[in-house]
Amino acid sequence: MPELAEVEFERHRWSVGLGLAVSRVVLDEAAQVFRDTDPRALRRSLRGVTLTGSEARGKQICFRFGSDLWLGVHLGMTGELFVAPPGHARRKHEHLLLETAAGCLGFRDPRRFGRVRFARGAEEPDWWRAIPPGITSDAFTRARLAEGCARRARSPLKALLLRQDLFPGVGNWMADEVLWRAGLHPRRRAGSLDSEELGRLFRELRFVARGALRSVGASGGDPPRGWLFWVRWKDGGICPRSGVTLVRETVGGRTTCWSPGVQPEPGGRPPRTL
DNA sequence: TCCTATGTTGTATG
DNA sequence: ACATACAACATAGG
Repeated sequence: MPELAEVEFERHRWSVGLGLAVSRVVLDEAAQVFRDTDPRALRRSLRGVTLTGSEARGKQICFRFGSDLWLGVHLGMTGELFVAPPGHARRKHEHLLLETAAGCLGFRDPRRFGRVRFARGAEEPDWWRAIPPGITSDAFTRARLAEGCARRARSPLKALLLRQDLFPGVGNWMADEVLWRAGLHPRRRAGSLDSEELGRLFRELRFVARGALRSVGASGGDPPRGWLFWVRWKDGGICPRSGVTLVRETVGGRTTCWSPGVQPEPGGRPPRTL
């Protein structure tokens, strides 16, 4: 599930434990998701401390415990957070459990592409501090977008949008959604956009990020009706804007869905509308 | 059985 | 330096 908005929703699940102490830590030391940390130190450190806050940046989540503990969670492809009744015993694919008075805060990830990080210190750890400004923040400017496009001028837009160092939180469906709304073909080279196209890309990046956060991010449901999201998953989908049959093929190494009706082929024929 | 999957990382190659 | 292709990680579901 996890792109920007899903990640934000998952983060919020653990909010029932805010202000509560961790009475028990259960984890699978050998689990792949702990490959970047010391799970035993994590277990020792978290027992007895209080969940004091959390924040999501792009696809990363950081939970704060006490005043100097940082627990990073990346959900990978199939990770999710959950709350189970107190006393919950660890089940298949559940890698971390934090018992609180409000329930058991859990992290589950069948495919184990996710990861858990852990640090102690007054300052933000590197893996957290290094995440660039979010798309919906004031620091994400049109100039910043233009600079990214210039630096990766030969990259297809689809590949560019998936870069977490430029567009934190954007994943496969959001990238397709943005390009579709902006009327830009996923194979367009990032350096080929004129000023007007750059403006559309900027506007739709923010629109999709905000719209996803308001819907999926707030309630855990689905994006608004009319979004490409609803028709992009299977062959034979119809473009909600032009009525033409959508195309699905690999761009930038990922399955990509685009509409010949509103996204003209680079250097190709003009868009066809019904 | 084969294919696909909302992600990331490493290697080989151009 | 940059980009691409591919495999790898590991599991579930159609």
